[in-house]
Amino acid sequence: MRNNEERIRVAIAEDHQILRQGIVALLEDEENLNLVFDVGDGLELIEKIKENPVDVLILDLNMPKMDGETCLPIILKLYPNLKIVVLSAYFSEPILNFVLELGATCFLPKLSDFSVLLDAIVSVHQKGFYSIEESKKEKRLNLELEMKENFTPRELEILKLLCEEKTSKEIAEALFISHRTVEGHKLRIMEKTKTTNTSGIVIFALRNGYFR
Amino acid sequence: MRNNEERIRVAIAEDHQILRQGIVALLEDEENLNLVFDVGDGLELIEKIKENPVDVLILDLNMPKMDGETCLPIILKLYPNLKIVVLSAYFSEPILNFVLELGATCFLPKLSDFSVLLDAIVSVHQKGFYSIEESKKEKRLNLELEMKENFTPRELEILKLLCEEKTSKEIAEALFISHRTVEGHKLRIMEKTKTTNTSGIVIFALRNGYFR
DNA sequence: GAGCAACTAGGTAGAAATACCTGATTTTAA
DNA sequence: TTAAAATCAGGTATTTCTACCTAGTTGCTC
Repeated sequence: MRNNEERIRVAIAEDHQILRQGIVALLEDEENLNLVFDVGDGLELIEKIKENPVDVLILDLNMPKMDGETCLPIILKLYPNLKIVVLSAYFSEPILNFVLELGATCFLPKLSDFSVLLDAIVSVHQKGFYSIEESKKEKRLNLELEMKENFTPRELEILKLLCEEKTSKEIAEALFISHRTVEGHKLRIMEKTKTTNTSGIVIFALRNGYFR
Repeated sequence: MRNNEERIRVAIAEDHQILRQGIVALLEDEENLNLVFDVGDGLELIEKIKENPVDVLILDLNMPKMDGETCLPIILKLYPNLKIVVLSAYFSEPILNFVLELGATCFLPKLSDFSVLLDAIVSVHQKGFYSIEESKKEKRLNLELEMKENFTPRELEILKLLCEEKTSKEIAEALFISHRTVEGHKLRIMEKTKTTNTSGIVIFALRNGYFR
């Protein structure tokens, strides 16, 4: 067992119990890593991280109470040098870019191989990044998460609001645009997802793990 | 610790290391379960199960060397009384039917809550079956939630078709009733689920595991 | 057989969504 | 600096959905 000072301090925020437990169990076997804590939601994460500084944070995007997207900027403001590996059930180019803009160091699909996660942790800590090319390869390998829809950022916003039971009018008001524009976006989303109505869009989004 | 004879003997075949490790770690904490072995592919599964009889097998559909679909019939022929809980990243009605035809006892999405998996293991062992609808009923009783959907059989039929992107008219034609009747059922469902439109109904159904 | 829940279905309105268009401005990428 | 993509939004017509009514039939139970 190495000295704790030399080991990479890692924390996990992931609400899915089985995955979190799996990551915990596997990381505990890595002797160059020091697993500091694991939590199941964003609020708990913010509390814990204040008392337990870490080098690398594994962060799930979709969590209860406070999601990853929300707490990522908060935490990064407190600890600008923290490296964050974001996990998401859904993996796409637009989300990748969005997450990196938020300040994440790396973005991986939830069902990545453990070896990839391990590489990512070590790489973001030592080099400050994890090769996007590599994660792209991983994406291609992971047929389960392969997708071709390629939503634009605006479409993703609309998609999210549709999954919150919002009507076009309500979405228009929330985004300060015309309801006709929202309808236009919806039509394009329907084309991309090969669906024919709002329910179809919602079904697609939920089945593909967008906004659980 | 209970007597081993009384505990449900469980085995896991799942190639995704993190998930497998997570399930292993969580099942080991359950004192009425006896985790006999865990493997990462179908060939290993067949070897191990010959020497280590179990009551319930948790089986991933997509595995290297030999996938779940292939080894399920083989194993079931050797052990006709074995209960098999199939996991899959994909969850849909056709796959469900396919898997049940193969002889599986239960079919769950990979990213189910651990509590659901646990319920499934106990239920298939004791009662020989498990359905997500049932788990919801039991949860409702246990947690005393204010959820009182209590759908009628007809409402469940409509709910299912709504989750297949069908319009009221299409549902009416499928069930040989008036589209006005379908609309009436939809209104009742919206009341019960406290939703305000079709998307809301679908979101409710999918989030609560009705028809994934 | 009275009461009840479930299923059926019609009337009328208005709201919302969908299917076609069109074209503008802005952003991004080649 | 073009070309392409994304975003915005209006027109018009049709379909679908939602809301709030009423009300008949069946089947079950007390």
